Amino acid sequence: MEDGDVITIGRLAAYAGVTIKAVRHYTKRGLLEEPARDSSGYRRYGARHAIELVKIKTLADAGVPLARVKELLAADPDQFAAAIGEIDRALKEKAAEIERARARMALLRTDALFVSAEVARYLDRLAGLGISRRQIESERDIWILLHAVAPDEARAWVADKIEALGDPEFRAIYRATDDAYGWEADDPRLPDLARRSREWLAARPPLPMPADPSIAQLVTAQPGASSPAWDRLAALMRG
Amino acid sequence: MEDGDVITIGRLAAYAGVTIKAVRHYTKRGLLEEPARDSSGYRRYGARHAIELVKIKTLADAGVPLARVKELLAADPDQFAAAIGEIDRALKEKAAEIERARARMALLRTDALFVSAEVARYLDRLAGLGISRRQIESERDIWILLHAVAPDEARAWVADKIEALGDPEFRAIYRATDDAYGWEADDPRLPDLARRSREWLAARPPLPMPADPSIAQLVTAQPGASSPAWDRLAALMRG
DNA sequence: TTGCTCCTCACGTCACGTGAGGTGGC
DNA sequence: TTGCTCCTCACGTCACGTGAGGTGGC
Repeated sequence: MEDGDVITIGRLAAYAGVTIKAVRHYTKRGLLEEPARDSSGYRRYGARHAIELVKIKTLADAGVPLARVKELLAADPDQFAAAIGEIDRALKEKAAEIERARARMALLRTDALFVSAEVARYLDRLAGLGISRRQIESERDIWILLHAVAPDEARAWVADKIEALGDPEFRAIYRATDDAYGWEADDPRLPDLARRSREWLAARPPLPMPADPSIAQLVTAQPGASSPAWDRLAALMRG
Repeated sequence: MEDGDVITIGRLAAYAGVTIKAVRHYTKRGLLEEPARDSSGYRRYGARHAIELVKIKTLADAGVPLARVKELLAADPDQFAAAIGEIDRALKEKAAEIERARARMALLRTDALFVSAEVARYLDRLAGLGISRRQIESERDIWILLHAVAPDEARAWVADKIEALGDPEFRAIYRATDDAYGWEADDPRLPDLARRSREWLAARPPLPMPADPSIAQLVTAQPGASSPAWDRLAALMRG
């Protein structure tokens, strides 16, 4: 046992602010020199161990993997200084990530995280027009699926939809269709609504249809949302 | 298979910005609803899965353990809002920890991390008095050990040492003793230095000696630093 | 004697990642 | 046929923590 090797593992750990288990772990991993043992087999550490342990803790707290810490403890001063610079940059990046995480957390109770900025704008427009929550959620779900399966086409389609909302006739048809969800299947207003829809669609250049038929079905089918009046409306529009 | 369950695991993962493995992991852990399978046994997801997955990722990125994420997905809005507040506080604390880690990293190439603020001041005083680097490092190591084995006493002793440095005679003795390290063992100046040291010590109230004899040895022995002249000096002082 | 600190295995945890060996659709 | 995506195990990784079963000094 060397002259200065006097402190027990518990004292050493407390001095550096780490656990005893961590000290033993660092020794096993080769970061901390294997200490001398006293007559009871207890590890006895010296000042050099304390210094190395504080270095290890400082680097580990900075998120440096232990394998890298081991390299750094053996590095020359120039390499060490360069590494410190890199680690500091990484810490700054981590801090920025935390701020981004905070910003995203704040949006968790809105729809903003689940759809693109354009779709969010589009859904806001619908809400402004008095469209029902049910319909807006249905639209949101469709746009999520479209963006997942065909991101590029989805962007074009949502731009087209936003543009369509500029047309008063489209807005009127959209609102009426939303209302129609709860009508009776034999409501006398349905044939007229179907006619107006057909006329509006006929007057517009058709949207480029997607290659994948399952996507086409998505665009037209409004999955998950159906009602007797809507089924009737769909039938009237087909012919 | 439900109407809206159309996207593959790869699309879903890319949409949310996670790996396929993570999606399967969340499903196995019960965070994400078990999806429908298509005729090939492939998982098929819908818009609801995408929304849940983005929630999971947002919470996981915020450092929330998956077990807690699972609870939160099932929580009512009030509990959820309270949890968001807590998580945000935890994130702010993490950001503060990162700043502390950065500050400590910047001190890694000094002695400031290894000793208390008082000892750092004391060592700076010694450097200002022209004491050798060897002696300062020896002092640093002693104070590390003292603080590790007996923090409270160590604080009293370092205060006493700092006070002693106010005495010109102590400073002179200290400097001479530092120089004496490299002298020949039969240097004629040694007996005079021993006499002055003895006289100075005799004129001072003795320091309260520690109960533990191994600590007392530490204080007097300067572990690891020895030279022929110092051995002679020690012998002269003992009598 | 009691309580405290220390010892050595061996296995557990957390959030996935890696890799083997295979299938299904263009 | 080739390349791509998907499938299911089983085991690995990282930095320790937990716990069992024990010893040594006041």
